[in-house]
Amino acid sequence: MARERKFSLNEVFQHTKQLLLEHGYEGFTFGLLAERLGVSRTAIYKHFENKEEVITAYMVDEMEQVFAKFVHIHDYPTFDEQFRFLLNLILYHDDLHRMIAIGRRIPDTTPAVRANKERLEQFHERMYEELNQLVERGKQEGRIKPHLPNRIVLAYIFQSVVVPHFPGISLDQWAESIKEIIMYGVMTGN
Amino acid sequence: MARERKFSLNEVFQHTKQLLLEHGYEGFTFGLLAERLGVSRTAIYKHFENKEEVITAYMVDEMEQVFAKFVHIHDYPTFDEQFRFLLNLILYHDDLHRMIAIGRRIPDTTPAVRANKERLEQFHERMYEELNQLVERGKQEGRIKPHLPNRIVLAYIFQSVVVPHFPGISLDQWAESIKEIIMYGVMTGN
DNA sequence: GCCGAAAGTGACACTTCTGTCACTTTCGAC
DNA sequence: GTCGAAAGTGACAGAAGTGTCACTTTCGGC
Repeated sequence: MARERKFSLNEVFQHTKQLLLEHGYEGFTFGLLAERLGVSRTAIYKHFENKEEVITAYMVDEMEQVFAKFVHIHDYPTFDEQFRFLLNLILYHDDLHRMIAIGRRIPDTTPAVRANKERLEQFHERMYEELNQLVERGKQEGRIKPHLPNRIVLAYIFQSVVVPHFPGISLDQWAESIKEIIMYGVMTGN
Repeated sequence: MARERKFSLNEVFQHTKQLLLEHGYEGFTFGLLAERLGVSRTAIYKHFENKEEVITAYMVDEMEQVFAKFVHIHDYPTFDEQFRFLLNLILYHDDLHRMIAIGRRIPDTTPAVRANKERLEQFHERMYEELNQLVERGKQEGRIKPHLPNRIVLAYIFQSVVVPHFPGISLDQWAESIKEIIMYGVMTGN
């Protein structure tokens, strides 16, 4: 090969995620990323043409990881177990939805960006298809209210991950509370 | 007085909101705002020192409007009516939470910015206090599950506004579905 | 040893945003 | 009518981000 790289793809993704959360899409710059990686700004151009390429590549990577975990939903036999597994997965990846929102705004600046965005779109569709089937199954088994539109149920579940956690409330208690609210709401049963 | 202004404060706020939603905090510039207002960029400097001042001023304005509506919660006698009123108010202001998230990142560049941020903080606290009392009352009247932490219930309700609406589902149906999920969850009662 | 490929660098030109300044325009008060 | 205050403008200089280029560094293969 050649000279050893001073930074790995994984490091790029890790800092990209951090910078996106801190500065947002418009505030993300090669200068900032280079600083975090401890290399010169131009070094990054050896591997990516522009920031859209970095960001979409990171997103594909993140999506792949989530999807790799997600397919284990089929290890669970019952609807209730699958539903619980899904909620845990989503609550664990509490940054995913923010990334999806950011991803929607990225313009197609290079063919690589376009390709990454298409892969993201495919992941998204497959995920949605699976989830839709889960909700459908829940309705058929009489576990989910049949009059709620699937899209709203799914969008609602995904949105729930954004509920912030506060000091004084443990992560476990937080996750349990969110799950209970999604499943049974905030009101008492009577 | 003097010469008539080419743009009103309200126009500034309206375009600021629009630009923030389109480009985010970091993508918001005086050049963009001036273009929308149909004036030169420097004209804006006559009224605001920098973009932080414009943005926080807009946020205070928006918050005042929401708060003015919010206090009508006391026009409703029962907990259930108040709760419903609150949900309607929040669902109607579906951009508020995004603005709050953006607001957290604004640095204190001038005294005016600092003052605006403090006013926002005060609104926020008063609002939280009121809402906390509502949840507390709901618990005492046996309407809200007592074991859910108030903070989580409130954060959850606020977060719900972000659930996107889709074509094919009417706004009314969307709002009704969200309300039902918050109150009673997605699962059937048994 | 030396050669080529890959990795990394600083310098440059370009663009965009920022904030200031001297200037002009417009209006009401007198 | 003219004067002053407020509103608006274009020109400028500085800061920050972008992308390119010629160059150097480092490694494995021969």
